[in-house]
Amino acid sequence: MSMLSNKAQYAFRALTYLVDKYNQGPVLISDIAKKKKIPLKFLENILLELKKAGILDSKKGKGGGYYIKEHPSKTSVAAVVRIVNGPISMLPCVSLYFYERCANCDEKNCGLHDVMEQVRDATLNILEKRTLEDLASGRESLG
Amino acid sequence: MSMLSNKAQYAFRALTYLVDKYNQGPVLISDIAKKKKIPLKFLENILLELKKAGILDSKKGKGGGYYIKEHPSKTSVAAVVRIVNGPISMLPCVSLYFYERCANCDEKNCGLHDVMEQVRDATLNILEKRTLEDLASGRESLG
DNA sequence: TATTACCCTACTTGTTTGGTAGGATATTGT
DNA sequence: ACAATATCCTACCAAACAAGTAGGGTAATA
Repeated sequence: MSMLSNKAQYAFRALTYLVDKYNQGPVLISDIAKKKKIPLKFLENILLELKKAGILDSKKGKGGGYYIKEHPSKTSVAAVVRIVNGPISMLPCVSLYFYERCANCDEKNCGLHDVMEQVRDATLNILEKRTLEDLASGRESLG
Repeated sequence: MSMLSNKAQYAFRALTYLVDKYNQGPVLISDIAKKKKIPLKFLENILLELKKAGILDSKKGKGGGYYIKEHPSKTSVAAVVRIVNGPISMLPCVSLYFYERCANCDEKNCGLHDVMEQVRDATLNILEKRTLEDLASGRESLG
């Protein structure tokens, strides 16, 4: 299997909720966990990770919580995937952010490399353009 | 991580070798393992799996070995990925061959679903068209 | 200064991945 | 026939990872 991890799916569910609450002040972790049915402590880890990566910001103490840092249209789906799920490419040797040379393979003359490079480009062409805004419940259309 | 597994990469390396030897009779597992630097017993499992899936065929006894069943242009890269690596889609709820309903998510009104559906289509558009033939060492061009 | 709520480290449990071991079975040359 | 060859099959093992839990530390605020 190589799908998005459970963690990544939780992250997107939480982010969707936060998009819906954008500009309405901090949202409690416990609130998100309850509404989106995500294990509380696990969600804590995920949100913290997204904060460290610069997607979210938080406020401590009473009246605190998490909220999306910039306008939802500023954060791409690709960025989120990379943070909570890792590489987007199907091979290390075609990854832009997680590149690793492949063992026993001449990249200049490797058919698989070429195919996977095309897949990467096609995928990124979508994931880099789509943003958190596209995940919101009330969105109009995806064009 | 959600890249192709080590196993899948081994599979493609082995298949590349078999494409190069197409129509030259059965090839020994030990030959492939040696030339492509793949652990012998592990490779046995992989080739067997590809045989059961109908990609390869084999001959036992002296002069035996593995060989590609149909013409290399008949087997898509997508088919191989599904056999040795599983789903191609990033979410179960957009998978064609490994579909599963997603928990707590209305597919009809889910932004992430729509995005991942597009990614799936873009990916399959490439992986279904590319074949084992494209992996061969001596190929001319990828057009 | 007590309460709230995020922050942080560490741990546990179950599953998957990447192999290995050893023999059973089928084929073929002599 | 029979020995050699080479695939086929079942089971096992260790390390890595995923998913989730525990428990307290720290900062803000009323």
